[in-house]
Amino acid sequence: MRIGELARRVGVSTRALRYYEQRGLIRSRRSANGYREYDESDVRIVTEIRELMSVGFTLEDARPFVDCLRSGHPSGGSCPESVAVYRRKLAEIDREIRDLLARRSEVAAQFADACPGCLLRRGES
Amino acid sequence: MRIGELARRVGVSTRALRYYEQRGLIRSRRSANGYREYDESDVRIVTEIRELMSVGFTLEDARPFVDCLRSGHPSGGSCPESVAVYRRKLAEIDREIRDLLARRSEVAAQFADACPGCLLRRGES
DNA sequence: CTTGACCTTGTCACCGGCGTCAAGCTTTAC
DNA sequence: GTAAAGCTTGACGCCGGTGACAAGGTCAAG
Ligand SMILES: [Zn+2]
Ligand SMILES: [Zn+2]
Ligand SMILES: [Zn+2]
Ligand SMILES: [Zn+2]
Repeated sequence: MRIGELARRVGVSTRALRYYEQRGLIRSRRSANGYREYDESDVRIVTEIRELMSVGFTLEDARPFVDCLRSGHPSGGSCPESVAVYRRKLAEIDREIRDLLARRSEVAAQFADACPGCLLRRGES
Repeated sequence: MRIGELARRVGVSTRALRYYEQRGLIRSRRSANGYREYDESDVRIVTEIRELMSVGFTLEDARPFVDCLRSGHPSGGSCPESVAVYRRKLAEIDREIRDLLARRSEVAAQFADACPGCLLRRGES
């Protein structure tokens, strides 16, 4: 199939697909007229990329998952490199949550300090 | 004082100070040779900006705090506009925390799905 | 033949908060 | 005198993932 069909089937822009190719995440054959040509396995790969990105993975994070799928494994997350990314990502998210909680209490403290009573009495200026 | 001294006293780069001025957050008089000239109230203002940024506020978020200080109030967070920013920011942080928690569980679920057992047995591939 | 859908490469723009040159002036210290 | 700081404006780069052009080539339907 060509780029437009792949884009429609996965629900992604053609611009995104060309970008993924430029970054080396997907590949394409070229037909005689220069058009990119894809097959079913590419649908699977791009779907995997989008799933990962939808939960906050970057394109680089997705690379080992793509490699895993290409090497014939049924799941992109079963190779050790993918597992390492999962673990790193979970740790990253945990750290971000901790940071946000800390920032939240700092903001609340500054707020209480600058305007005592405002946190409780919502209507006051 | 000149820009270098202000920068040293607050612990910020001269580049940052010029940027704040460009964005309209701080002002400066110019001496005969064209150098920027600041006074003590600017130390307070820039300190306030940095405190806010250190807990995740953007420069725009800091603007009402600066205005509040300039209007003579002892605390930058006591004017209604600042209070509104505090409330908006707390809500924003809360939303981000909720999003992260949701993403965390999605990632954990994908992980468990792709490689059952990996979450528990840390040494396994 | 023409229109229109689809494809190609290439480039600029975005967002925030600066870092980091560049090229030149002023002032200070020795 | 001269070298080292310190000051000025201006402009590019970064980071990620595209959106939105521009200026064309290709192909099927009417
Ligand atoms: Zn694998
Ligand atoms: Zn109040
Ligand atoms: Zn005020
Ligand atoms: Zn495993």
